[in-house]
Amino acid sequence: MVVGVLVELSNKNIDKIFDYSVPLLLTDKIKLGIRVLVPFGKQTLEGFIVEIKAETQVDTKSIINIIDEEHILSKELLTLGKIMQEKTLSTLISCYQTMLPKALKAKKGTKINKKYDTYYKLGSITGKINDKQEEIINLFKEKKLVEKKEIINISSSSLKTLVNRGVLIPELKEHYRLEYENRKLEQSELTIEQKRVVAEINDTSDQVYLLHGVTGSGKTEVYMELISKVLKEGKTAIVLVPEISLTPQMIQRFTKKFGQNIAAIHSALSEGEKYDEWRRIYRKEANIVIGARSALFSPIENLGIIIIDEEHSDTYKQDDSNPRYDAKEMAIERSKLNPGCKVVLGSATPSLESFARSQKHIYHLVSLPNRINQMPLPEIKIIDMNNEIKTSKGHFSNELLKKIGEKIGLNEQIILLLNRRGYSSFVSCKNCGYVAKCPFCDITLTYHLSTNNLRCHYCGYATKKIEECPNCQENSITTIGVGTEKIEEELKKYIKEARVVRMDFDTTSRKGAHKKIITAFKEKKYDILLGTQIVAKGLDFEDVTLVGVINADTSLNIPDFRSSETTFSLLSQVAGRSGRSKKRGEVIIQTYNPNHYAIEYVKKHDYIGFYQKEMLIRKELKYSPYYFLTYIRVSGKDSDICYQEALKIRKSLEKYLTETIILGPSSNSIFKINNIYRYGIILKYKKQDNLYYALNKMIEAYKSNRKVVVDLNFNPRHFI
DNA sequence: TGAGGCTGCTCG
DNA sequence: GAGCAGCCTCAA
Repeated sequence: MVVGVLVELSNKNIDKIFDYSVPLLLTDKIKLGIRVLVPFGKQTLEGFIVEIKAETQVDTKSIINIIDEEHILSKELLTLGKIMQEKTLSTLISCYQTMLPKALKAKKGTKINKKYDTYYKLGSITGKINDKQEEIINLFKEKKLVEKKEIINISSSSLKTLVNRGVLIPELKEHYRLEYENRKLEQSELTIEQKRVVAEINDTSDQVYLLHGVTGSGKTEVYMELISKVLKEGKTAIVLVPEISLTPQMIQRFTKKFGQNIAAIHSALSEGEKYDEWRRIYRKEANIVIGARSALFSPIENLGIIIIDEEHSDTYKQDDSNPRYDAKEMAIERSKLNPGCKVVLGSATPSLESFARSQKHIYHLVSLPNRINQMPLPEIKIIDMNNEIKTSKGHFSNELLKKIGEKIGLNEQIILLLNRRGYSSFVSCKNCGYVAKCPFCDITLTYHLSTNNLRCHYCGYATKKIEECPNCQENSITTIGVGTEKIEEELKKYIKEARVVRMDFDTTSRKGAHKKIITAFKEKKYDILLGTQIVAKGLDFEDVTLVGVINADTSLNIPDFRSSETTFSLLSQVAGRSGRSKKRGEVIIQTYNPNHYAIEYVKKHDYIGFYQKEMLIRKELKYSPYYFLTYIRVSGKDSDICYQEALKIRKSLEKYLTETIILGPSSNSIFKINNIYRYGIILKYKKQDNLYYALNKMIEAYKSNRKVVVDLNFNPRHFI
């Protein structure tokens, strides 16, 4: 017997299958998808069995041992990994590794263990039994297994004696770190619109559906209804949500409906907790998985439906490391491996790509155009900050401040969004224009009030706040831009009675902090929830009747062809937090660009209008969805060598890719990070033969280059 | 002439 | 990733 093994080293040079013979003793235990220990050169490595065959052409060594008794990668996931490899041109082993929790990966996972509780069962009662021992034995009258914790007032030595005599037999039972509340299940009645949508999806047999539902239209109920049906057929479900909206609220709603059948996987869990959740799914103790991007690869079988909520979110694309896969694309691939499995993409503001596909009937479009309870969408008021410069207080227009005061008086709540993407407060010299940057990353340093220092958001570098300009030696350093801390300070100054809670990266990075803030706000311990993008998605508070956007413009100004789309989407989403229950909501958006089309369409709640306008621009500028984009990144320690190699790549690609527009090489938006320089080449094409052939050749040519690293990103969300 | 560094290549 | 062979360079 010979097995093909993929060793756990993500390196293009060894990304192939190595054949090993199997010692006779182990032949019974060999299965596809288990891990084994193998000799590799002078090293001993972990690897996955991906092939089992009778013979091979090469001289083999023998595998040392097996690591798993049962497969940790099912046949389905082995196939899916291969598809991911073909689509991303990353290493096959890296594809498999992204599918597994860290606990199951070589090296990184060695410290993460299962947790056990000790239980005892009754053996044979022999010899003398004293009073204390009698007491213990009595515990077994009602049940067969007694947990060690339940045996109190007994010294551990007498317990030991009983075990030694065979009266008690210890038994280890695994326990999961996470517990779900055991609550009464609740049923909710669907509205007529929701029923219509559910029926349309259930009664047709398309593969991919796009559910376009305005904020507050009850998409989650639709998801749950679709899942109910799938569960009744004995099948399972995966629900993907953007990390940010994986709020405790969402999990609560699912547990209310489905009890403890759900497993949740997200970044707030420790590696141990993720491992436990993974095993619960593996053991079929959960039939619904809710999680961020990577939850798509849960070891769940017999999938009936995959739901991708907030499908426009860029968190579904892994842009920063290999494999740079698209979870939406992979979801569709996974559904193909499960007969009858549907994919439902849901959003109030679908990505242009998805909506365009629905217009071409590649995806089946279903719509929820109205809010539940017949609540109208909130009224949106745009405030032109150009007219407010003289009269505004800090970053607040008088109108916004007045409204906030009114709402607090009515005991209603407010969400304030600080649109900070791409910017934050930084220090600059008024005299010469000097801006403090990270010496390692070429990124503007951000000023933090609480610690009075300047920090790099990429590498963590921190330095004391400077007063004197290092460039011109003038004492004219000032803080520019605005952070949540600054806004909080202003709020306290202008509305003294306001109880403000901040929600941003700094206040939510500690474990459980996110949940705490949301719960406290829900219990009305605060009037104002102030935060960055994190407050825009998925939150549902009854008493929020005012949403204020401090600065709509920052995301409009970032150098990205999707900046209008992300702005439209962000503003629509955050506006949707207002007036979701019984009271009509209001929204105030402050901006210096009141006539920008993205903002005008937000005001009108007009997604279709925005879509049509933006599509014209994309067509004109030859961007997605009209053209496919691929980003090639060349990085290394020597800026000059990187540029020269990038030029070479461009020249050699020009020969093959005759129908492709090639841009660059140009310096990456993050030109330098941790002393590594980056150049980028952008490919634009509608249809290109030999694309994969040419790019594969390029990857091959650079796979053992020690000077530069070449990375490939198909359909990137960000050029990084 | 030998040390040290860089590159290309292999590992089953 | 680790290790090794082959080749180059540099200084004595």
